[in-house]
Amino acid sequence: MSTKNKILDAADVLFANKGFNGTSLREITSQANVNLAAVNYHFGSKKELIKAVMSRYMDELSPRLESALSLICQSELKPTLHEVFSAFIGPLLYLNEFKENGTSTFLQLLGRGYTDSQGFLRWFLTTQYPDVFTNFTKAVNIAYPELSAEEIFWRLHFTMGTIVFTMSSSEALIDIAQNDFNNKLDIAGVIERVIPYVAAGVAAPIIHN
Amino acid sequence: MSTKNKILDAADVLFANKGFNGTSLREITSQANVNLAAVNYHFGSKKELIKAVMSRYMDELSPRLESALSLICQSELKPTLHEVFSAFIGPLLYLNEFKENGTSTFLQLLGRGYTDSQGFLRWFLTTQYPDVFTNFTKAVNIAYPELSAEEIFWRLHFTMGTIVFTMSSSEALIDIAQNDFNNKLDIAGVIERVIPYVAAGVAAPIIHN
DNA sequence: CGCTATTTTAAACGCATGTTTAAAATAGTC
DNA sequence: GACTATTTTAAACATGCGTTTAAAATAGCG
Repeated sequence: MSTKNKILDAADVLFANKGFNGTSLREITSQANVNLAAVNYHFGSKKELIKAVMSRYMDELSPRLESALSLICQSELKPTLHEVFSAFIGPLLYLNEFKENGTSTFLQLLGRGYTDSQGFLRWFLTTQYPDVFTNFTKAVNIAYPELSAEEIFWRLHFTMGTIVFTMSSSEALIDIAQNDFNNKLDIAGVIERVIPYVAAGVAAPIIHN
Repeated sequence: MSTKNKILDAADVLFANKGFNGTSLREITSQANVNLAAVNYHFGSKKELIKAVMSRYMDELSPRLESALSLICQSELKPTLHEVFSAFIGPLLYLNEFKENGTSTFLQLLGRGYTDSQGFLRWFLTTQYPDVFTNFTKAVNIAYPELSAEEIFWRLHFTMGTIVFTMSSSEALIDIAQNDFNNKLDIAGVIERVIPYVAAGVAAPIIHN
């Protein structure tokens, strides 16, 4: 395996578990059995490495997500919100084929990126992959047209928060749940549980003041 | 104002904006116009300072939250989930009386604590303030008794995620919303919008496989 | 005032970080 | 096989961190 890929593989596990700020280049390179200077040689800087780690996932996810959502938008019959959110399941779980524990690792990274490093990753995602957001908004608008643009905005961000935050601490939560409830669970099980939650949240009736 | 309070005031703003790992003692002490060594003299270590910052809020919030929730639990008629979640509004907004921008700062800190520093803050909160969690679970159980303990567990953590994550980026979101929708909004407005969302999420029908 | 206890201060310590350097090793090509 | 380009390596660099030290300043009190 190439040095570049060894670095990427070591980096995304460590970034997911300990955050971007919380992971040093020395940890990454020693985990990858690679010289410290290799990161700066191959990627230029730590910041560029972070972008590369995220791009590897986004480049797999983004086209699959877009086609799943546009399929829903072009459908004859009006989709339910539950169907809109379920459109995420396939593309997200595909990341597990692409890389071991790819789904949970990616979602953890997403959670890290929103809080770590002053939101520079949010800027990166919204500027590099804007279609994901607009397609998503469009699909929700078809499923629930009574919702104003502003209300969609807020509820989509609530949803992002739920997903991203849950996944960024999913390992700890799965551990607790297995201890307390004797119930085997994996990341797909968590996704199955969170979808009804966010679908109901977005579908909540509008309160007028 | 005492040196100790100057440090606490500077620390919680900086911690909220840049995270615990992302804020150095030198930033805090220079913002507070205080000598660098004062942190270690008055608090012992950076970790103890973090605990002190959180305790200042939790000691105000926790008793108010407990009494609001136990009031709901002891009521004659069965509360709705919306009422359960609304019980948080008063105690949370009270933090604004206690300290300028107290509500959003505290919620941002909460969000930081869940992702920063390997979850030591979650340990701190659950061990130091366990009643908040058990009272909350009890209230939800009364409002929606069909929900199993495990499902309550998951949905409460989804809710925590929604709230905490939204608030940790609330300032950026409020800015965007005001630009895009010409709608004046503050932290109370965000809370008003998120309550129906999480209430509907927790109230979602149970899917049986 | 004079003494003690508390607080503040400037400086340094040891350590970890991201990055750069320049030499060594390897791969690729004619 | 010799020459070049690429990659790897060990070492050092500059910087920032949390913490500690010991002296100076201040406050409290009989």
